[in-house]
Amino acid sequence: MPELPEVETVRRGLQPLMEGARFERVEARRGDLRWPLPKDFVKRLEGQTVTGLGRRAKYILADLSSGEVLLMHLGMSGSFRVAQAGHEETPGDFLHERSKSAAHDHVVFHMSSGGVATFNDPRRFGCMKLIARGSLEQEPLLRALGPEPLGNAFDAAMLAAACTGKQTSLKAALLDQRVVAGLGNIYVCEALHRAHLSPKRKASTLAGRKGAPNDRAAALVEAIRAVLNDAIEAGGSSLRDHRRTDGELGYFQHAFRAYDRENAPCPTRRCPGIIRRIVQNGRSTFYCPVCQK
DNA sequence: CCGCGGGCCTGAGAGC
DNA sequence: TGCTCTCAGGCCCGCG
Repeated sequence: MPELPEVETVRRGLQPLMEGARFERVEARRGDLRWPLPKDFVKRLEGQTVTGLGRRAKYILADLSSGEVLLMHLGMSGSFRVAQAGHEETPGDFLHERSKSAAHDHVVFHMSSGGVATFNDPRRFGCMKLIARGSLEQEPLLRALGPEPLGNAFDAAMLAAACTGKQTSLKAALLDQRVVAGLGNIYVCEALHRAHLSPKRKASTLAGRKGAPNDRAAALVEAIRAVLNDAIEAGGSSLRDHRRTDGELGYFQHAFRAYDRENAPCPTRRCPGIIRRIVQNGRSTFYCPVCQK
């Protein structure tokens, strides 16, 4: 599922019940996620207070009073479902849908706030890890990540520098989390469409001589920021069965301009193009061959 | 070092 | 209805 906007939406959904609250009881029903949960996972969490809930790229990071950090990744199909204190989950479609997937409820956090957060992940590409805060800098999963696209450090100069000399396509470069951290297949397609840049263009063409950024780099940075901000505001995208923690659907999928729109007319003003689907590095790319150069 | 393809899993949907 | 095939929002790893 989840790229930066979806992960940020999940983080915001978890915040009210987790931040400042204690893990009263933790259920590790299935430990064989992307990597096995540590054997003492439950013991190291129970009794700890969450002092802050943050995000880096597509990782959610919970700071614990023990000095450890709980790192969580949703993989392709992971999601959290939240139940508030004293409230049964609302009956109806969501409950029905949930009953189908209860077999994939792998980890359950019972918080002192009274809230319960349930991690569901059919494909089990997600992961959870406990890391000492002092060694967070050395954590292999985080160490090589590039800049946060919504942070101040990310600008045209930085993007151009990261792409200098890259022989690969712009599409592949933007999917590379070392170049910029948090984009996935959807938002790369959407950002390139907004910037009117072809996904097949060489990444190195974002920089002029000496690696100086050109107008394409500037346009791409603006497009990335805009699409991520728009998507966060819409609560992320809901494809297939993914939902927000409150069971509501994000609705940014209705605003896609290129992704999953093969053969539809290009939405760029006065562009006569038709959205095409191609495969790059084994993944679908959607783009307009007319206005994306 | 770089870029690419395989593999990890399950489920939904299309086509027969 | 049921089978088979393809595809899916991610990312580590090994290969050349």
